[in-house]
Amino acid sequence: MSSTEVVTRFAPSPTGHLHIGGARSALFCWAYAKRMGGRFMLRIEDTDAARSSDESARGIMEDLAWLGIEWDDGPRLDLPGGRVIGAHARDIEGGYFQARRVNIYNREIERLVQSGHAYPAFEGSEELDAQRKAATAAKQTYRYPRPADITPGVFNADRWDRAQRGEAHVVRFVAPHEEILVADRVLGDVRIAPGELDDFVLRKADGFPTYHFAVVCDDELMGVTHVLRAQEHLANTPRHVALQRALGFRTPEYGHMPLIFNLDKSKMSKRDKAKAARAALKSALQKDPSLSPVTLAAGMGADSSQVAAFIAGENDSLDIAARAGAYLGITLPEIEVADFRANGYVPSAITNYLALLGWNPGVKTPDGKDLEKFDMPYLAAHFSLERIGKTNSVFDRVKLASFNQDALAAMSDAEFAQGWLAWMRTYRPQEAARLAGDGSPARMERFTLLAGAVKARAKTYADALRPAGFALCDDDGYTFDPAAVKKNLHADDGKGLSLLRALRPALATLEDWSPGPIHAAIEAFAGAHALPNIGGIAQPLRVALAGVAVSPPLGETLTILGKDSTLARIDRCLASAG
RNA sequence: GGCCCCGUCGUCUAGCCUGGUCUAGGACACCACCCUUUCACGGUGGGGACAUGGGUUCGAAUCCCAUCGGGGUCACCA
Repeated sequence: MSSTEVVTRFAPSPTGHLHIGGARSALFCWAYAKRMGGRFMLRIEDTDAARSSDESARGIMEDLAWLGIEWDDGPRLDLPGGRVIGAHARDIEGGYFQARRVNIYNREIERLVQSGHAYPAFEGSEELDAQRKAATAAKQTYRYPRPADITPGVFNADRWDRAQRGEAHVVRFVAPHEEILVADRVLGDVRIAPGELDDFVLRKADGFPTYHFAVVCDDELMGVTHVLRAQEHLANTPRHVALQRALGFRTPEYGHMPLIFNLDKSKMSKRDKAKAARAALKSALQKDPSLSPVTLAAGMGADSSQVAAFIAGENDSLDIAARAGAYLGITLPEIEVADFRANGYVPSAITNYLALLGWNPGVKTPDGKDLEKFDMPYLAAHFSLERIGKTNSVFDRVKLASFNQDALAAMSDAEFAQGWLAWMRTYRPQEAARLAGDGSPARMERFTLLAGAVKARAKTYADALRPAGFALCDDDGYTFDPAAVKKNLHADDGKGLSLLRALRPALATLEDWSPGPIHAAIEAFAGAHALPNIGGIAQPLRVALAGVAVSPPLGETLTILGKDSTLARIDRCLASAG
């Protein structure tokens, strides 16, 4: 590694799935490193022993990999298909999981204590909470009061001995009394006045470092040159700068990115899913008085007392929220990358949209429009700190959906069919089996035709199931929409119905059962019956085949159904509506 | 409340640094029309913003100040 090489890092704490905001941070860090010809690092900040888990760390890495955000340095990840990420990571003492680096932090802590820049403190957290509460009640800003026996720059042997003898303690920083300037690459110079910092904790009673301390040590020891993170960390940065000075470390370049919010300006959080599910549950109960939490729980396959508690707002169980969403047929708001993936978004649309949330290439297309559509290589080649905005932004799912729709539309029919099927096999196995069966060439040919017919009508893979509905039910497994029947079959003295009856033999005798000939046959039929256009027969046919007057073009629809199903459905419709 | 950050269409933004070319451009959404066998796709057009008030200047979305508004942060979470 040369001394000028840029090193950025994304450092999630493994306490859940990868949040969409975290994905944006990772994307910007990745893009900047690539742009500068440097390295992008992934570090796992698992110093909160109670909340961290290895499954979560693995999940976050898989989500990053799925998005195409690959790290040069960090844990090794082996993916199905032989893909490996982090295979050429730099070998760093202690590795990339903070929990396994505790001896390193302890070494640095001791150095700080010996030089009089840190000291053990013995107050319990209840005691401090009480002090904080009292200060808040008195409308005072609480700052930890430095004990009288602490002198900056002087080693306190007394306290160190007590700590060494095993007395419960934390280690606190001797915060400097001076102005601290952070030269932020996004926000410009940010200053905080002397005395704003108090003696914050560096090492917790359980022996793990706090976030502040671990971050400062790791960024130095791992050679991080640029710290790009969300603006919520801005207020922490002076602490980090002060610590770096006390430890004799470099100060990396900082850049704080704007925050991402919901449409209602609230912070995007996984609790939003619980909120949406709860609202849906409540409105279901209100609309249908025969329902109760018990019957709902039964339908959801969940414990009724838990469901009742969930509705009452006593818990925000993600499991119950997911079950409620599935049971009531509503889509919960996507918050985590895994949610978008499950709902059928593609990585290229997500990363493109995310890149535009807080950054802009500032380039016009030849026809004078802002350049908005670009891929990962473009980002890697053009990303710049200067063009990161300062203002917080609202996450607009509707625009993301539009990007996703465009991404799907840009695929060839074969590509779309492949992606759609892969998604379906994971998230909708029943539908996958129904539409593609064993994946034999004959089945795939028909499936690809369906995929092509549905592609322009879908915003996501999940959404593509909607226009494919006619192919997902049995020939007698759908109902005829009364309004559609009335309008297209019964109106005008049953004209639609008699046309449909007359069409049947024409279709039954059609030899070449493929889109072109089928469409030609229907057109010929319309001409022979003096219809102004084929709508007069097309709409009744649609009602017969799908139950509603909406379907993809008829040539495709009939081909996908096959001749036998088509005739069976017409017969059933004639019998039912005639 | 203290400290810090931010303020262009409903939303994401271009323009701001280097005042005039801005009767403020684009995208998503919305509306209308066209295309069309339906639903979509596509095409054309439309409504829609410089938070407010003061300065500076011949001239301010662009520079300065104030006000108002929004956000972040004040843990032995990260």
